[in-house]
Amino acid sequence: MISRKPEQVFASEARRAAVTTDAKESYEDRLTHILEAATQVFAQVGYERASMRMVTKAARVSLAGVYHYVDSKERVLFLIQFRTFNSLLTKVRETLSGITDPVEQLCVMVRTHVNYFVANMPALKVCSHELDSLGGAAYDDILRVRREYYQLARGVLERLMDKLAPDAELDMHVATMSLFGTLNWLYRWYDPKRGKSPHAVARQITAQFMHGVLGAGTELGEGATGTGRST
Amino acid sequence: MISRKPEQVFASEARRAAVTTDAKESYEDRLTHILEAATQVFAQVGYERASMRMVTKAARVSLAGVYHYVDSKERVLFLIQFRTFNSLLTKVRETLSGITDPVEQLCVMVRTHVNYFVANMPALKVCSHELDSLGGAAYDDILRVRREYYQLARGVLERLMDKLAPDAELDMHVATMSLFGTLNWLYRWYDPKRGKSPHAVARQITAQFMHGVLGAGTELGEGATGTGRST
DNA sequence: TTACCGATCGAACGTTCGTTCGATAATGAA
DNA sequence: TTCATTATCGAACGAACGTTCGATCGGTAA
Repeated sequence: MISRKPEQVFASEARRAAVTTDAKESYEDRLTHILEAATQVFAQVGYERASMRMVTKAARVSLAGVYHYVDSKERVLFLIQFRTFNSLLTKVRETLSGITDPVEQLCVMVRTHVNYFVANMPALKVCSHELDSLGGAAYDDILRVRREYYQLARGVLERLMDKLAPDAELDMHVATMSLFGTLNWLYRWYDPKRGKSPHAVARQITAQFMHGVLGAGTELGEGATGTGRST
Repeated sequence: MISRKPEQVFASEARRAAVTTDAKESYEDRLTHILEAATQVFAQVGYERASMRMVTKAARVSLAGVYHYVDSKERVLFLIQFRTFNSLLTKVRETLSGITDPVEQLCVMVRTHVNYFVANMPALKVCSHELDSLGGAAYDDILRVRREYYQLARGVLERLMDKLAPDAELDMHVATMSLFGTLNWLYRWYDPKRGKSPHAVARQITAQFMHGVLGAGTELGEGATGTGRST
């Protein structure tokens, strides 16, 4: 079941783009259109439950027509996740670029993520829920992007702690993953049309996390550690 | 694809248990054995990707033999989730029963959940990851148990805020779901054999969450709710 | 026009799936 | 023992799946 193609990530896209200049737009747009339809289907019923026939109906293209743009169902999922993760990572990096204060960085990072979530809910649901649906080289390619995002968030957190609570003995991995847990679980319960505004949700998540790590850092870091094992 | 049987939850189990007293043990044990094998398979490859043939191989029972104990693949998933959620809910309620201090309640609740997770990782992964794989009446039955767990956690949180930060203007739903996000995301990254001890992880999650809601409650609750973050 | 090439399609192929059927072996009561 | 019930199994069925094939359509360069 696991794919094992060693192809470069952008091989097909680069090859296509080099051929013509007029048909390129049309081809890319058509592929994007199919991927957007697939994103809706994957988000609604899940990747495994979704069939290529459902995708063709959503994209209003014939079954064989879809295979003119992608080799396999797995590649559709790969392209969705690759584009979404890279787009999110780029956008967060952009908004973070001019900011030096770690506190402000954390605020902006969470706010940007929540805003991106609200603007691309189906895509981010597919990214959060289908993390193990890819295998082989495709999984590794996605993992590389995910690791970049992890390092970005962890870096912000570490600078925050260095500045405001340098003596804290907090496990940075646990802290980072608890934030990702909150953010990646959003698709299960947060409906921007029914609940609070994205801004308000981002603000509360940020406030909770910031006071959380700072407060826990001083509690767990100052005195002697009790029963649990630590350094 | 969605099941629509209106049967009572324990119908088959109650019927079986009333027939004999000797064969009941054997029958129940055999069913549990099959469910445990299915739990491993579902956790490893996912519910949709998993086939009944994989389950039969893991349980070392023939294909038709499994259908002597369950009507369908969907019922297997239902039984796994129903038993796991009820077992977790019961255990948390038990450990919480004698405690009145909300701070202590939160500590015990998180610690019990993490301990249960470590002791039943495949089962809790199936519960966290396959929440939408059931449909119809089965989904509603599970949803009822999940709501009980939600209310239990939210009640602890509300009593905590009432006691320590009664003036806070924190959205309780967002706060509760952020905790569930952290807990339900554990299966993605926490490996008790490699990382910190369950006790240490539970302690840090508890500390972060408690300082988070208390700190954010005072920050967001005192002054007028403006646009940016104040204080 | 002609010749070509990418885009699109209906139809089919081989596989795997969940589930069922009929028969056989094991079990316990009489 | 005999008999009825339960447990187990090999084999098969029909449906749905991902994917492929060969033909046709439509636009473009010469």
